[in-house]
Amino acid sequence: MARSKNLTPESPVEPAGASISMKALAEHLGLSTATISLVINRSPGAKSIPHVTQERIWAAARKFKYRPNLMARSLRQKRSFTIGVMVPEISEGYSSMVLSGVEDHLFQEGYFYFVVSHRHRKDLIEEYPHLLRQRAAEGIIAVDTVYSGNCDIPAVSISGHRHVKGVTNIVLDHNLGAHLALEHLHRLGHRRIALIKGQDFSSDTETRWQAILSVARELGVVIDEKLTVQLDSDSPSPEVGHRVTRKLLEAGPQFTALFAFNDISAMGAIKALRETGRRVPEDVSVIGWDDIQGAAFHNPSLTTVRQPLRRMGVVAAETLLKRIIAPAGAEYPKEIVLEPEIVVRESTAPMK
Amino acid sequence: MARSKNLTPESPVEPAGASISMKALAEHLGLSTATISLVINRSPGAKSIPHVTQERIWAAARKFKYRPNLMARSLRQKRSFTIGVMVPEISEGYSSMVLSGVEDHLFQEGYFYFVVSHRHRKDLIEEYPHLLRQRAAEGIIAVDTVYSGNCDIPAVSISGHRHVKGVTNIVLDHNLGAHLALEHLHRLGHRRIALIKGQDFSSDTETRWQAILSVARELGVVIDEKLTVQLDSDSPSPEVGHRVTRKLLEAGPQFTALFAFNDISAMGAIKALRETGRRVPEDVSVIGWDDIQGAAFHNPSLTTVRQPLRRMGVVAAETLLKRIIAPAGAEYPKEIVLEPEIVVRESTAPMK
DNA sequence: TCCGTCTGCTAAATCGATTTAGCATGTGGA
DNA sequence: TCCACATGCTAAATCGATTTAGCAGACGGA
Repeated sequence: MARSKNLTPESPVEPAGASISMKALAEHLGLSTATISLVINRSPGAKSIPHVTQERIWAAARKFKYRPNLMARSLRQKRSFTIGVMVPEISEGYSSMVLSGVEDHLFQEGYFYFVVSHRHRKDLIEEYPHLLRQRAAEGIIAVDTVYSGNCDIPAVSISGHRHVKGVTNIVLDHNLGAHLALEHLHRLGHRRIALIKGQDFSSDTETRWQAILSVARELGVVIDEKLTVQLDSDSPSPEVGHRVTRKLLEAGPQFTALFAFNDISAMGAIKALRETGRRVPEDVSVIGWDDIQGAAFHNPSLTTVRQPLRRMGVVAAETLLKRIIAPAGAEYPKEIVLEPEIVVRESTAPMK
Repeated sequence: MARSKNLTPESPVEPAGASISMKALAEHLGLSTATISLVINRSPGAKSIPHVTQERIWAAARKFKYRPNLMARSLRQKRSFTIGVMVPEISEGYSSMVLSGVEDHLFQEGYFYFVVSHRHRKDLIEEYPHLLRQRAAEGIIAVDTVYSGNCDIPAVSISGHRHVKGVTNIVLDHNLGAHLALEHLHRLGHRRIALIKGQDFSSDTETRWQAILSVARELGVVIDEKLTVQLDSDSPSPEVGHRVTRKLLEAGPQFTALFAFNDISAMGAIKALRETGRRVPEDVSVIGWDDIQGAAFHNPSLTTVRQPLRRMGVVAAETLLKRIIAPAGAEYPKEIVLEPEIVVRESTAPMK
């Protein structure tokens, strides 16, 4: 290695990280930016540009690592290839699973996305759609959020459960889920079933509750108000389920099975049951909902109603992109229903 | 309520969702866009605009719900108030906890962020920084990713563990973590300690391993190669830890404690231990690393080395924003070290 | 020779803001 | 009376692309 040589850097210096502009590229080539643009974008107008010129342009673009400024392009074309995703809280398993599916599809289609989390704050839920639109988001996916659709860009809501103009709802078939769970418990012989209802702010709570009541009636299972407790804190920890289950146990009513609002609260409930000397599933069967990562490796592993969260994310993204490229005023699906499945593991067993 | 009145909407009609442009606002007011801009942005130049005019402008802006087009503004000002965050996989607890911290701080400062996940694909790790810059990201946070810094915008790496020009590293004090864990086991009387090493692609693996070796030497704990296994799949499930622990158990060497690479693999390990008739912690103590959501509610609850993941996210965002507003070429921190703490729960106990 | 057509490209408008230099008009002081 | 200065605004350039209309020259045919 000729060390001295390196003291005088060879010119022309490689372009620094800072990307060159199209104008500079045009000057370098002795062409106009119009020509460059036509070629780079393979527009129909480039048909009349001879092959040699096109090659010159591509070569120079490669040499200078030309990358079009997407802000400028978006400004002109009114397409940003960006969407916004609203979630309650990004660190929750629910949101991040859905996001993972959303990502998968958007990535394939060349879109990027902003994530905003509103932490159930009403003002943010109202404001974020506008902020996203200001930043040129072409559409919005609202996850587990009651979205009012007060912004006129295409929107898809996951578990939104409200029919709002301009919004496509992606929902789980809660009736089927409730059916799978209650029938499973019923077949195992359970009749006195305790229930943990979701937090009021969760958009799934009411729908699922109604589904459970309806299915219970169908199966002849009695829903006893004394066997019902409700999650009451927006903490994402099993602690909430633990606390309400303790309260339930202290109140004293007997039950042989517990149907929790989600896996997190089921885990809290199991802890509470064990602390008070009840074995799961020997004394009490517990069933959750969601099938989060940890469900299979919990001890005992959780029987649960699996939501296809990733799939819901993919479907949401697909639907949104379709709506974005559709002509304004086109028809769009109002609701897309996905089916849950039951995953039977160790936390449920036949009643003794 | 005079119902008939509503049949004829009052004019002028309220502006539809589509936001009005500054030009339209200017025309409406009989002013130039320059004036509007000065007032809306409270620029120094607005000093010479009388109060009444300013009020007229604000009133009209409110009435028409004027929102500046941020793409246009960014193009001109070369500030986008957007950063990019690279993660291996968004649905992992690690990334999403860090993201939550990042979000917290960015939100306060009015920044938005793009999330991209590379799933350990080399080409994407190379390409994403450029794509983010094309979309005007002003900086990059790379989470648990070996970032090569080949893009000249400010970058902060969380657990990057490589000194790269232009990149600030946020790292955990792995020596302290290893010390806390091994000393805890040592004090409980454990001498034969099995280890689960991380996947090769994880940027923490090597650093932590070296820390463990060094601390073990210090404490006089012998690291036996036969007691060491390594995670070998990029699945985020405890299954990987389960599998390698089974392999370890089948190979037959005796041990009384196991130090897992993370909580996920610790859970898998516990399952494997239980399946082969060993009780945790009575027969084998298990300690994890991370303190993820489920750790406290696992059965038995996990003793673990807690990483302040959220905090790391906050610090990363703070550092990045500081660097963004600093003059070009300014000094910047090369490394910021955060301290873990040990959380003692049920999965470790004195050696029998 | 002249017209029409094709080829190969460019000028200029545009997207929606910001920002600088400077133009009228009025007012006060010398 | 006239200059200087403040007041209240605006014109125009600019950011970096896209896109439309159309120009200049070559070439072929009548």
